[in-house]
Amino acid sequence: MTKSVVVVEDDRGLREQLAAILRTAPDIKCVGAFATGEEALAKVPALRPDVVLMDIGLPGISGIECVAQLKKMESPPQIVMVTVYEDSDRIFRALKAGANGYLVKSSPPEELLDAVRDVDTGGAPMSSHIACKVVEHFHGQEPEAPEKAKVSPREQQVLALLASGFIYKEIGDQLGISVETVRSHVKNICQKMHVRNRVEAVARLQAKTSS
Amino acid sequence: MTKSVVVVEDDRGLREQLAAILRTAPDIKCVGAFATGEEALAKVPALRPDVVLMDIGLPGISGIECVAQLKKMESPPQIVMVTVYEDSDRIFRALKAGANGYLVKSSPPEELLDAVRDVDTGGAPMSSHIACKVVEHFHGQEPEAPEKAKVSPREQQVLALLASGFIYKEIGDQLGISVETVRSHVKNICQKMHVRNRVEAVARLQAKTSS
DNA sequence: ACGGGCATCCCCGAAAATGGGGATGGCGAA
DNA sequence: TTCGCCATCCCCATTTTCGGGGATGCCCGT
Repeated sequence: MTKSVVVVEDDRGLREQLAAILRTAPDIKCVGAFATGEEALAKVPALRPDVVLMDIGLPGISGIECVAQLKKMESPPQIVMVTVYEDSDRIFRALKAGANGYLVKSSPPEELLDAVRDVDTGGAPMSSHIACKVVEHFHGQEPEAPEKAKVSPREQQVLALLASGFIYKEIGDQLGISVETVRSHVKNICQKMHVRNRVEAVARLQAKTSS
Repeated sequence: MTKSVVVVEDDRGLREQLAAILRTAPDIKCVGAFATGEEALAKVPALRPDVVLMDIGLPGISGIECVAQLKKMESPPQIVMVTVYEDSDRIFRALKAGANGYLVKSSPPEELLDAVRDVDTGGAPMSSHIACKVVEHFHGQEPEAPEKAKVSPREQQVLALLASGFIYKEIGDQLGISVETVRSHVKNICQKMHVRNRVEAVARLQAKTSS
């Protein structure tokens, strides 16, 4: 049975390249190719594809947000991220949002086709070092660090003040450091905790602290 | 023993007016009058006044933040807010920051002088309906409402999504409402919970939820 | 029928935060 | 001694949020 696939990728060249690769496989049919998340969200529900190849760095609605939305369909498609970004944050966020696979754009055509087939049968295709990062992450999880221990004392101070409703400038004043430093701390905190912003960071901190 | 007082008020007219009132009292000495929080923070520690009359609506560093800072001195002055704002939020925030008294600007001169004397001897001078709001607040506290029950279902949804790291636009998408509505919800949430921003709101929500 | 809470949407301008760089020095482990 | 982590500060441009106004309609209780 042939699998229907949709491509969401803002770069026209790459979008058509992906579609072309898909067309080389007799068991795969590319039923749509969109440049934006908005477009995809509007048309994918009607197309009901088996698989969606999703760029992560879309203009407007991000690929991650788009994944979250698509996964709310009645029978959502399997989604494979296809991207240049290999940083842990984007990977985890995409997976958290419901992505089923994660390929780097440099993947050979055959890997792409295999991924489409694989994901449709319940697999979770990932480029090798993406998979590596994922397992590394879970390694670091179970052993000991409850993800909070990794936040340095100074960073915890910042988090506490954030939870008290202070803005960066005020936190800087209170700690006797510059706003930029507070900013840096927050940036690092968000990276470490794999969260998107200070709000989620505070929410997680509270969740851990109280448990 | 005469009490030394500092005035922090951006409006020149009102500032001098306050200083003039203070000068009419033989037991009170106005040792400084500043227009900004920055100026006050720089010079108050050296002046070591007994009491500070603080405007709440200062340009730059807010009166509330200024209070928080001044209260970190070795032997901090007593601080009386003198302001036109009578909304609960500012009142609670100022008190939370460490303000000892809270007068409305329309207070008669004698009340002002009494407040200075009062606060210096451990009192908590407040204009009548300011005091009223404060007790009202604590009334509503103990009875039942853990301050969270007052948040409507929809608002709790928004809070939950905020805690998950979503931004307004995304929350709007997920709930099928406009960003402006999300904004409204957040504004109302902050009012109800007497918090300054969504971060503190989420922190409080978590604190309540987990307890 | 009026007020109040809820939920929805709108405007403006300003302030704050984010995302992406980068740089420095210190300190401790490999 | 090099590498990584911590902590500090800086820049830019863009996005997001905030702080004030508003407005509407619905529903509920008095």
